[in-house]
Amino acid sequence: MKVTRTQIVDRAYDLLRDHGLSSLSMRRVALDLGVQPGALYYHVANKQELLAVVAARVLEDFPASATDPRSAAEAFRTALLRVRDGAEVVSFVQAYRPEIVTPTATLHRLFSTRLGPRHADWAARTVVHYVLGFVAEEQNRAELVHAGVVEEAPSDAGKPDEAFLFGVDAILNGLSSTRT
Amino acid sequence: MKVTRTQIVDRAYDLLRDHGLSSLSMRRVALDLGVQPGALYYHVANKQELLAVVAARVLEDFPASATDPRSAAEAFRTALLRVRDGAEVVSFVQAYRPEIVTPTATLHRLFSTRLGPRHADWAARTVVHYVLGFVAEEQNRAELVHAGVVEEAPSDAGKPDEAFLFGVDAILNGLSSTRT
DNA sequence: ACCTGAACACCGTTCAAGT
DNA sequence: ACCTGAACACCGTTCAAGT
Repeated sequence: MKVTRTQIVDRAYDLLRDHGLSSLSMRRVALDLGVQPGALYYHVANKQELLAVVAARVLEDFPASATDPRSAAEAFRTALLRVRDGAEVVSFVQAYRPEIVTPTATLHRLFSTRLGPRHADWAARTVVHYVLGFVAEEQNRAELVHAGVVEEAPSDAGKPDEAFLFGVDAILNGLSSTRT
Repeated sequence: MKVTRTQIVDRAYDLLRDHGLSSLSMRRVALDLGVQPGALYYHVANKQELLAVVAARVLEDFPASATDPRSAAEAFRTALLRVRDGAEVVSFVQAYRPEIVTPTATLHRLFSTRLGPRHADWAARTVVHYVLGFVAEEQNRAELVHAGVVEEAPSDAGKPDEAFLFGVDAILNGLSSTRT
């Protein structure tokens, strides 16, 4: 049985998107591809590296062409929500391989028109931290609801979009009154 | 060999604080207490519940007496940094048992003087998400550095405190120009 | 009431040996 | 070059049986 790196990444991505991080194991990927677990390590260094390239794929449909921070933040969240546990995976990869989290670079570019490179960096990371924190909470909650360990709170049923944008607008508002 | 719930929580907390989340296993706790793994389940429902009470202990030295959001955010971060992977654990527990994340309530109270309950809630959660996102990244990075899988970036050696406060101030700045 | 022993169903990773 | 077989060192959780 022959396997390619692409097949491994594809299968890992599909497992994550459809069944979440707890279902994404090396052994499960190997099983689905009809191969022994050890075979994967000829194409991929370890699980961390696999997660990094899966995270890159999650962020692939984030439009680098965003013209303003607000819509960049929205697009970032949308990309994360397309995949189960998307925020958690990207969050981990951010520490492991920061350059993979492309929204940071996009936001940095957008803030650079108004702020110096140092402040633009901090500003971009502020937005990224907020988005990852917000989406991580809503996805973690969704996983727990799905597992039946916690029931949907009435406040959740409310308007997550509205709450999300409230925070984004507050941050961008505060940043716009910052000078360099 | 007799074990109490308190001993279990104490040992779990110490393992997390000193060796991080990857070292905090039910089997390790049981081994350290000289008991079989199954014995723990007489005192604790499962690992999730154990993590929840450990998270509560992490937040114990967060002063509920904070008088302004800025120092509350700082105290929140300080409490998280005292324990390895503190942000990750609290992040998970936030979805599982939100009421355990006491800084949210404290911030809510502080914002309530200026904002209505709905906006005060969103404002508190914006700050909480930012703090958790920020600290999660710095702690994840620290774990990877400690494991030797990634080397310290020069930007990290910079001023995390300054970057942190930049974001906090931007958020609070933006929130203060919000009316209800 | 509380614990042991033992199992069930999993993990990530390595590596000699095969083709 | 690439994979198998098999192991190593782990996980969380359950549960009959013992005391």
